[in-house]
Amino acid sequence: MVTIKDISKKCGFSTSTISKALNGSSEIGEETSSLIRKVANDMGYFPNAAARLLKTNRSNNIGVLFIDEMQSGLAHEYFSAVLNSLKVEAERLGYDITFISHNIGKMPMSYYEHCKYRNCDGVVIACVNFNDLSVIELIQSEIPTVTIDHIFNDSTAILSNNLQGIKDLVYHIYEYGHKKIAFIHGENTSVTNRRIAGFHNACKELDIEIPDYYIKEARYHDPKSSGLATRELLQLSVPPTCIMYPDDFSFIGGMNEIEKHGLKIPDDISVTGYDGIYLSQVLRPKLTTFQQNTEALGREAAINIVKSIEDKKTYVPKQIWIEGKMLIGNSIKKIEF
Amino acid sequence: MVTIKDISKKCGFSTSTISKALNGSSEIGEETSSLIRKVANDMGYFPNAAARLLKTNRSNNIGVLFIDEMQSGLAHEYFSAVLNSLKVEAERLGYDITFISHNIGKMPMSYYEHCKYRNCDGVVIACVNFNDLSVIELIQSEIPTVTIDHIFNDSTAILSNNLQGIKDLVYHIYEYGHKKIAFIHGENTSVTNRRIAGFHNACKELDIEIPDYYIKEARYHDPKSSGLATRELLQLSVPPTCIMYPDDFSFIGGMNEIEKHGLKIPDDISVTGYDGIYLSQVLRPKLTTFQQNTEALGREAAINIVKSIEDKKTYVPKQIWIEGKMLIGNSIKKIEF
DNA sequence: TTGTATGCGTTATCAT
DNA sequence: ATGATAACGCATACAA
Repeated sequence: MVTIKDISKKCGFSTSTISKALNGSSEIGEETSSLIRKVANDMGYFPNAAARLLKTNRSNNIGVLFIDEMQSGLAHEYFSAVLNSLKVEAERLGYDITFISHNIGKMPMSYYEHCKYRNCDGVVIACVNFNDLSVIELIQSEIPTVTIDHIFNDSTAILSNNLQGIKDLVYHIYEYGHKKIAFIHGENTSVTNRRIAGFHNACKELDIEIPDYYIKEARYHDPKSSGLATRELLQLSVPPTCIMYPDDFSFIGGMNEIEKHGLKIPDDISVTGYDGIYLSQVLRPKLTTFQQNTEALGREAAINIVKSIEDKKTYVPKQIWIEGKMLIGNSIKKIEF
Repeated sequence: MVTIKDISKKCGFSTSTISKALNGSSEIGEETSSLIRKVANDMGYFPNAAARLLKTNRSNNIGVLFIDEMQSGLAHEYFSAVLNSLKVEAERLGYDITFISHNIGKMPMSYYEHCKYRNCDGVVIACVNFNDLSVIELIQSEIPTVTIDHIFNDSTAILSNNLQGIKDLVYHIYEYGHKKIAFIHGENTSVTNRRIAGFHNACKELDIEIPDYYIKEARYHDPKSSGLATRELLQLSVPPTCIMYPDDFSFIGGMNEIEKHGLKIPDDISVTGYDGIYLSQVLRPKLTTFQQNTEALGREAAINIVKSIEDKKTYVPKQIWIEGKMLIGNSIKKIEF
């Protein structure tokens, strides 16, 4: 391994001069500076992140909390897309990414301890149980945090505009002539709550009455439970003309159930998804859905965690809402009024 | 931050005694040792990975090369499942995971340089263009490497048994009475080559003749190209009775095309996928496919990279084949001989 | 069994 | 503009 010392020997300047030159200090003359840079380059020098960290207390490393309970994490296209965007942007800003977890080896650690152990400059928290005490400890610590899709006091939150997304969908469905709209939503999370609120808001604004039994709970990313809810809806004496699913993937369960009833989408029943994942756009009929802007979510998370690290004194936590967009497919039938 | 020095002050022993006690050295007496551990615990001490690394030259950090060209990486359920398993096992073994890439900040780095910069003890290479010179440089370096689904000299490879997988599928299809079997395969990679070999091997063993025009090339994870290939196959004067797809996801394209022709699966035409992802098991009819053991792939990758790190002297690179298993669905029709 | 001293590679402070 | 020196937190060779 070639160190700053080796360069020092090679070109006669002291290690401190080398260090300064390599870090672009204005103290060093232009000629020496460029000479040193040239030599360093020729020798294949690369700074040792650990040594630098020891002095500067900056690791240029961002921790990512991404807990894969019930495989809905990395396997979930929405989250993996966000993660990917986060990674790309963080790298562009000069930061690496390390996964944070409990239990490294035999040592049980809290998330906070793991972050300290790895000297993470900041942490992005996504796809976890936000009620976990260990998560709360981390958020309340001195380490800068950014959360995705969940609001905490004193922590910046990047939020997909779920309220607007559902409203857009309902308005769109309404424009196609539907008033008997059923809504299958996911399990109880703040995201779900916002979506439910969005649904009711839109219905109220449009002045359409939705009976309680048109609202069903299922689980995200779980076609089975959405299939079950679909069956119940189809068996009603006055079934809905359009069913909204918790997400594109769980719609698959509804699709199977609808087919089993001998019905056809969208002729006999209309449907919508949520997320706008790749799958939704290759199914036929193409799914009408609301696409979350995963690229922006990841990017903003990266930008803001870096900002809060580098401007620690002046940075003020905030909420950043990321808008999505409608993807119009062929899963909704136009009904005459 | 509480350091070894603070503990030293607190309980009167020197820093070296503290260090030894905390690392479980047998030099230190049991009473002092347990006292020190207790104090350390009370004070909330955690070792500083960077400082330790500087002394020991061991980071307990594994680099992961996981390049998301054309979004078939993290968004691809197969790879993300492997990555997740890798992460879980690595953590169990006491290692963290850091993504490796080109270009951290403004600094352009080769993969190798990035690894050195972060002091990675070893690197797992998956889902990359294995012909990339920068990848080859990394493999040939002194850093231990493990590759997934690709064989390099002097590097351990974890390999999903693609040859056997395709053979199992063909045998299964044959048992259901099919002899006119079409095979849509992915783009030219070593994985694809093995699968094609497996296909031809099985056909030869079963003594069935497959015309060249039953073999089509498409792209992995791309329903469109598989849909196109499907169309061509269906337009043949003697179309196949069964179509094998490159992977479960790209089958969606075939499914649409088949439907468009007014055909029904499996009554009019049989199909198989590959991978055994979640999606394949929630579609109706359930897809008959070959499931790769992503859990084992990731786990073995972790186990072996750690072994090659910790037994650097004695470890011998090897190839480890991971078997998968048939998932029997309802996408193949039984044909009378 | 415990303590002292040194150095890992880097940066920061203070001289020169 | 450049250099000497100390310090970051830890582990280890060696001394006691």
